[in-house]
Amino acid sequence: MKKTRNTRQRGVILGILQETREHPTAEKIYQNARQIIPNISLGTVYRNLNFLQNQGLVREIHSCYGSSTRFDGILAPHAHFHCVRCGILFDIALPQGFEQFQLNQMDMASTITSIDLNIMGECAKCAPCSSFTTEDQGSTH
Amino acid sequence: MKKTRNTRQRGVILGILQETREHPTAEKIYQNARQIIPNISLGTVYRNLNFLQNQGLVREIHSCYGSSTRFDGILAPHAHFHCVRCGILFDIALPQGFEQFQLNQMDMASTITSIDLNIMGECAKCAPCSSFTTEDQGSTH
DNA sequence: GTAATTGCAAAAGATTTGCCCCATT
DNA sequence: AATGGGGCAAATCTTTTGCAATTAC
Repeated sequence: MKKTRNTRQRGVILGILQETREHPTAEKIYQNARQIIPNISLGTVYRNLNFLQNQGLVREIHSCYGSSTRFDGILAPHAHFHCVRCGILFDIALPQGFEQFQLNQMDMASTITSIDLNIMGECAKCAPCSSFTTEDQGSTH
Repeated sequence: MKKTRNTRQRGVILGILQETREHPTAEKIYQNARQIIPNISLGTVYRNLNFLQNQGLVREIHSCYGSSTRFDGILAPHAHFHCVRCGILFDIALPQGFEQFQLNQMDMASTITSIDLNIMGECAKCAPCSSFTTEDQGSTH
């Protein structure tokens, strides 16, 4: 196997993901990284996100809300809540007895790489005003 | 609100999704639909998938494997297993006590629209040969 | 010095949209 | 007849990739 190098770009990208709980998109990570390495390129961000994912240091979060993949650098197991109105995405605890569930799936799979649990709904902030904005999810906060 | 029409295209697309458990992509649905309506367009498929999703008749499934969204026309609650090698995607039962978990989340959200539980791993077919294909997920079956 | 990694720009996919015509109601 | 929806093609958006230059080891 080929050896990897510790580039500044890679370190900065991983750092950004480990220090936030905002689950940024590649574009957002790029914007943050540019404040530290002004001429970093978006391609480098994507390449490193894929690399870090293969190393198991980072994981992808997919959602019906928004068309970009979001990333998570917090490795402790947890689930995600997605607000279908404002798009906010935050961490929630896994349900109790989840390890048991994982065990039960072992007859269908020999290896479980990861478990993604995503709850979609309206967050506490968006719920009260939801009856007024029927057409578009045009809420901002 | 504006009234909707029952077009042949819409019916065929919904029918395809309700009769399969293969969770096809938009492209795949398009191919299937063309066997019934030869000149249906891909744009129409996408437009109707969005429409049917808004109606709650269909839902999206996202995965780290593959770059296209896949769709599910089976409304009964269930989870999904994704094979990280061959990309196969199949239904699995939700863990016991999941309703309880849902209730526990109600303080973070006033409404839960949907729950997506995705298990990633190697399926029974792919597991034995996994040690031979290390670089690329080039398995087919 | 060597090869992994970067920046840049072009390419590749996936999905959406504008426009005009057709078909459902 | 009115207008929602379809077909087609162009546009948009996200992500990947080729290549020459750079940099970590």
